[in-house]
Formats: sequence, structure tokens, C-alpha cells
Amino acid sequence: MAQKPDMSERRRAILAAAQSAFDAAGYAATTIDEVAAKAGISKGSIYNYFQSKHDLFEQVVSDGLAEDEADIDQLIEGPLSATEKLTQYLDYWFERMERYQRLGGLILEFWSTAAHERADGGLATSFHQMYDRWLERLSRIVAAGIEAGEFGPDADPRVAGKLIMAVVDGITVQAIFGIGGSFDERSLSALKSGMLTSLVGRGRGRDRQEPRAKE
Amino acid sequence: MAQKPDMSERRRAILAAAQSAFDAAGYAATTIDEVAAKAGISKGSIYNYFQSKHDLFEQVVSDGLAEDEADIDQLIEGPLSATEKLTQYLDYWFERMERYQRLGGLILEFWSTAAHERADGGLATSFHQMYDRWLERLSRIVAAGIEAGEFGPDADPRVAGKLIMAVVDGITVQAIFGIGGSFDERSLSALKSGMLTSLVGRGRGRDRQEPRAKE
Amino acid sequence: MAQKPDMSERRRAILAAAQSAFDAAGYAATTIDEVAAKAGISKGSIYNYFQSKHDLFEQVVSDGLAEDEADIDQLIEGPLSATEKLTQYLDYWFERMERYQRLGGLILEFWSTAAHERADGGLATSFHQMYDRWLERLSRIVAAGIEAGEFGPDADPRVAGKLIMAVVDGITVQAIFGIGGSFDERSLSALKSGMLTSLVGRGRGRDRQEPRAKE
Amino acid sequence: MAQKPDMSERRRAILAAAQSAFDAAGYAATTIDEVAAKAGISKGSIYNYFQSKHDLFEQVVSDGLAEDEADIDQLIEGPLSATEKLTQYLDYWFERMERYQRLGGLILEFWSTAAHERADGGLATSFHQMYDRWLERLSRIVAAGIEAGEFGPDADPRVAGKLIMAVVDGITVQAIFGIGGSFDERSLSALKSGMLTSLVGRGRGRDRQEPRAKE
DNA sequence: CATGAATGAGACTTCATTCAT
DNA sequence: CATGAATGAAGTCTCATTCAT
Repeated sequence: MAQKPDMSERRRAILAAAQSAFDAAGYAATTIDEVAAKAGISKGSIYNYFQSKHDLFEQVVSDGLAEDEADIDQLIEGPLSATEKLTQYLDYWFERMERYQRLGGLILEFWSTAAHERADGGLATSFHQMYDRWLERLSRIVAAGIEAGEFGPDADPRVAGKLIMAVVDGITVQAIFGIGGSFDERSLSALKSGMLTSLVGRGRGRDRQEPRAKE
Repeated sequence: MAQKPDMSERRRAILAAAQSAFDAAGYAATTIDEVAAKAGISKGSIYNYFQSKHDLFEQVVSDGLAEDEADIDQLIEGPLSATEKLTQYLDYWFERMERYQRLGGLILEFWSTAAHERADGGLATSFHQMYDRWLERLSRIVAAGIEAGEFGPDADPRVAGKLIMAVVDGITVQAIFGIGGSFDERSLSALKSGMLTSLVGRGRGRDRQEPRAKE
Repeated sequence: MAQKPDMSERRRAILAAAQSAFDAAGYAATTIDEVAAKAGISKGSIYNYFQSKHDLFEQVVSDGLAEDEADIDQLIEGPLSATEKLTQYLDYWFERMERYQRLGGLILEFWSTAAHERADGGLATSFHQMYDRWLERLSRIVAAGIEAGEFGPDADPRVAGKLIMAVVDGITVQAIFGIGGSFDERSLSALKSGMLTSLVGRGRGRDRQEPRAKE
Repeated sequence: MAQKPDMSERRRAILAAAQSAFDAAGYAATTIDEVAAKAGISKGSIYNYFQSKHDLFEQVVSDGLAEDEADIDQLIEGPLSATEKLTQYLDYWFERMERYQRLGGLILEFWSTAAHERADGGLATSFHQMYDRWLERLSRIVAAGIEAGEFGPDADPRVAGKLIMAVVDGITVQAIFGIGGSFDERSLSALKSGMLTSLVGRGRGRDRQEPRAKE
């Protein structure tokens, strides 16, 4: 269940309305009145749950950011090979592309408003930390893959991780901007396999290096 | 020469001031007064050169977008191999990373304001067109590389192009957000070479074709 | 006993909290929430005891105003000389200066809010009546002093009373504003004796008390 | 001339409107809209001349405070006796009682709002300084009177000054509150002469007693 | 009677844009 | 063309008061 039990129905309604409004019109162009109307409550009530428009915005983004980490950790923690894990990872993102389009939009939104004022604020910090955690996950997978002989020994786990994230981020940004045309199933699949077989250490992997006696 | 001759000194001063202001504080937080002050001009005068704040913003971004295409076309049009051309291309971006960080910031800015209101507006259209042109450039290089045997015959030029752009975009976005740590020379180099040797059909191409015999 | 028996514990707690809050932050800057919190009660409950914020404020001031009249009447009703009664009176005020600073603050507060809206309202009226009663007290003492030959026969009892009250009020206001420096014991004493020996009818006083052998 | 030449017509209109509005309804109950309407300009325009409602308020009071010092200094600097100077001083205040009623109202207003928030703010400071200057003026006059033998040698100039100011302040406050009845010419005259002949050291008194041969 | 979430009128303030000079 | 005072719509946030539980 995704809904935190300590969050009132009302609060959730506001968050949902705000997410939708911010996403549709942007932070600046969204008014508290609109959010209130969308949530079916009065304007003043919003301030019983959130300190300010900005606070509301931060919580909308925070909520989105925190939602997937548990899921993907579960996916990754299994006894899969590094290649399979990366495949799972990419599948996870690509399958939720639409969702990340939306969340990514809010993040860009955040950047272009709050981030200017205070680069240290709660959200900026948690955003950076979250990014570092994702990077750490990927690096560990790659490192394990190198260890297991799946990937070439000259690959730098951290650089590979950043590259994978950069591709995912880049594709997401393109989706947000609606550039490059929509991603059909075939394109995504091609991108994915291309990345997997090559990004990490020149993809010689098991073919070239033989048995490795892993199993 | 980058400066259009039909642009008055005044107009240029306003654009420069606006770019600096929008970049530093964001679109919403930038006031016409600030731009005017920075440009050493009166507030009312700005409206002799630009129809509105939004128009001014669009022209700032437009200016930035248009600036590099001629340069890079020249770089690419030479008698180089596809690999060399892609190297040049990536070098061009990475060398100007700081500049694109700034321009990228403005684009995000744009996205989070104008793009919401009218996805068809002048800037959105020209932005999409520009993106398509970049994609076209890359696709042609990859296609030529395949033709020349540099890249594997099974590579999809368009998908490869999108992938390259995605990586560049993703890295730029990460730079804008200040995530993943700063990019030292070595990291950039690794990323670049990794992409070049593999992204496009994985070097020789045959490897991937080979022993399917996995299942 | 100062506590009216028909006042519930709750009501008294609210009044005390309100007095403290209004005094500390002023009427406008004090919120019902703050009063409720200070009184350890819920916001809604306050409206079971007071009709409105303004009503609450009036009752706070009323309580303060009514508190001393019985005491001072007792002081004054004794078989003292007029001079001694005035001394008692002034001592009473000066000894309670700190208290009147606070109450005076609330009265100014009242003036700058309620008094504007309806100069006839309950509090304004009772405030005026109270002032008249004080003035009447002083006038009677002075008149008795003239009768008894303590003060010169040309003194106007009412004018003298107003003058005495004006000095007390003026000193209190100065104390409220924190101007003129703090009042040390010596200053207060000098002020007091100066007023007493002279204010009322230009010092026939010495006649009774003889040469003083001062010079 | 009372109007500072460096103040625009517009600014003066706003100040006048604000003074009238604050005086009539109090600070909190006065809205910027009302001031704007009274001044015959738009709401936004006020913010071209004053930074905030509070700033406007401060300037209204400041203007009032600063207006008389020059005048009264001129009155006092002449070759008059101390007694005559004090008479002039008191006449000056009493003649302008109506004006000080208004200004005093604003000052109480100020006290009950701004003074709570920041006792150090510009206005509070300048108010205290102004008070000290007035006190200094009176002390010097009294001291000169003692020197010249007009007043008894045992009078404390500073205490006498505070006492005089306290009476003036007290009477003004009473006028502001509308308590004690309105001051007719005779009452004021009695108060004034009573103060002058006695407050300051119980003096010699003979001067005033003399024939004067006026009536 | 107690509670506190909900309400909504209303306040201050900002700022893009206009226009008379 | 330049200027900058004037405009006024619009936005965020506060808080006294109500009322269902």
C-alpha cells in the first residue's frame, strides 16, 4: 500500500490536487485557489496542512521521490546476475516513463523556482541524497558484475553508473519536452539492449571471457 | 560573427542583461526593473524592443539556441570519419558544458513557464525543430559510419542518435542540478570514449550478432 | 477578595492568558490561538465564555480598571488630613507604577482599536465614568483641604484634581514609552513632594508646617 | 514654510490622507485602499513612495514629530526670563492642543503596534531622542531660572523638566481620551499659572502676583 | 461544554504594462 | 525613442468565527 497511514484523507486530497495542478500549469502559474478548488476544499484549509505554497510543492515532490526506492531495492536485492539486475532496473524506469515524465516535470519546476533561492533547502538536499543513493545502487551492481566477470575489468563502476543514469535522465527529459518523437516499444527496447550490452565495459561480457566458472 | 547586424546596441544590452538575470534568478523571480537596471536603461524602453517579458525571455533562449549550429555544422562537414565526427561532436558539447548548463537552465525555465501555456508557441516550435535538426545530424553521421563499415550494419541510426543526445542531455541536466559530483577531465573522457566505442552498434558489431545460442 | 465568585476557573484562566498576551504583543498581533494555548484550552472554547476577541479584550481591561477603586477608597476614607490623603493617593499609584504601566498599555491598546470604532461602547463609557470617579475623589479631598485651611482658598478643586491626575497619567505614559529614563526612588520622591507642597493652591502649606528652617 | 521642497505633491497627498485615516480609524483598521482612495490615487502608487504600510505610518508620525522643534527653539532662544520662557512653552503646547491630540493619537497608535515588534526601530529611536531633546530644553530653562534667582535653589532642573512634561503629556492624553471634560480657556489658564508659580521649586511667585495692571 | 478542522473575507504587496511628458 | 510614475489585477497568507462531533 502506497498510502501512508498517518496522512489524513484531506491531506492526501490536497497533495493529489496540487500534484495535478503543478504538473499541468507549473509552480508559478498554479494558484492556491486552483489547488483548493481541485481538492474540493476552501483556500484557507490548505494552510492547515501546509505552511505555504512552497511547502506544499516540496511535499508533492518529496512524496514522488520517495515512492519507488523500496520497490526497486526489492527488485535488485534478488540473486540475479548483474546484467539481469540492470535489465530490471531499466525496465522499471522505462515502464514508468510516463510517471517519471510527470515527476521529472515537477523536479524541473522545483529547480527553476526553489533551487534558485536556497540551494540547501530541505528538498534540494533530499534530492541530492536520493540521486546519490541511486548512483550507489548502480555502481554496486556494476562492480558486482565486474567481480563476476560479466563486465570487462576496466569498467569504472561509478562512471558506468553515471552514464546509465544520464541516459535515463536524458530520455526522461526528452519525454518531458516531447522532443525526439514519442518512444515506441521497439525504440525503447533497442535503446535498452544497446545500453546493456555495451555501456558497461565494452560488453564483451561472458562471450569473450568465457566460463568464469560462475555457476 | 554572432551578432546580427540588424540588432541595435540597446537591444543587445537588454538581451545580455536579461540572460544574466533570468539565469541567476529564474524567470518568475526576475523583474523587468532588474533587467532594465542591469542594462542601464529605463523600464519603459524595454517595451520598445520587446513586446513583453515573455517575448524577451523567448528571444534570450532563441539567441542561445541558434548560436552553435553553424559552428558545429562546419566541424562536421569536413572529410572526417564518422567516429572522428562523433568525437568532435561530443568534444564540442563537453567543452561547452558550462555554457550549456546556463542555457539548459534557461530552457528548463522556459519549459516550466511558457511551455505550459502554449506548447505551440514560437519558442516551443523552434526548440523542437532545433532538436530535430541535431538529431538529423547525428543520424546522418551514424548512417554514414554504417555505410563505411565503421559501425555495425544492424545499428539504427535514429535510435543511436537519440541515445547520444540523451546522454548529452542527461549529463547536462545532472550538471545543472549539481548532482553526481563535478565532472573531472578523466570522468568526461571515460564517458566519451565509452559512448563512442560502444553506443553505436558496439564497435565492430559482429560481437553482438554472434553466438545468440544463449537460450 | 478580588475574584468574583461567579467566574469559573476556565474563564479566569482565559482572562489571565489574554491579559498577558495582549500586554505582550498588542491587540492586533495577539491571536485567539495564542490566548487559547496560553490558557491551556481549545480555541473554540473561548467562544463559550466570550462573545468575540473584542469582548474578551474589553473584559480584560474592565477587570484591571475595577480592581483598585475599593482599595483606594478605603485608604482615603480615613480621618486623615487632606495632605496626608493626597500623599497616600500618590504613594498608591507610584508603588503600583509597574502595574499601571501594564494596564496603561492595555488602555492605549484599547484606545487605538476599540475606541475608534465606537466611542460609546461599553468599555469606553465605563472608562470615562471611572475617570470621573477618580477626579471626583481628588476634588473632594482638595475641597476639604481648602475648607480646613490646609490649602489656599483660591485653589480650584477640580482644576487641582485634573492637574494631579495629569501628572500621574503623564508619568505613567512616560513609563510605558520608556522615555525620560527609569524612575529611581529619589526622583519619584522629589516629584511627589514637589506636587504635594505646591500643586494645590500654591503652598499655603508652609504656614502650617512652619519655617522648615531650610534656608 | 512647513512643506519640505523635496517632497512631491503626490507624496504629500498620501501623507495627508494617511494621517487622516490612521488618526480616524487607527493603524490596524486603516487599509491601504482607504488611504489610496482618500489620496485620490491607485493602491499600487503608494508603494512608489513608501515601502510598506508600516513605513508610511512611521513617516506620518515622523513628520508630525519634527515639525515644531524649530519653532519652539526660536521662541525660547530670545532674551526672556525663565518664567516667560516656560510660559511661552506651555502656551505653545496648549494652543496646539488639538494638533497634539491628533499627533498624540498617532503616537499611541505607534506604541501599540510597532513598538511591540521592535523597540529599536527608526521611529522608536527618534521618538526617544526627541523626548530627550525636549527634556533638555526644559531643564536648561529651569537651570537658568535658578541661576537668575527666579526659582528656588533647591529645585532639580531635570526633575522639574520631567514634571512639566508629565503634566503636558498627561493633559494631552486626557484630551486624546476625551476624559475630564473639554478644556475651557479658564481651566487651561489656571493649570498653566498653577504649574508655573509652583512646580519649579515653589519659587518666588511675587512676579506674577504683582499688579500687572492688566485689567 | 470541549474540540479543532473548516471557512472565507480581506489584507498587504508585487509587478508587467501603459502613457503622458 | 526615452523615461518612470501610475495603474490595478492578481496572489499569498492570516485569522476570527462557526459547527459537527
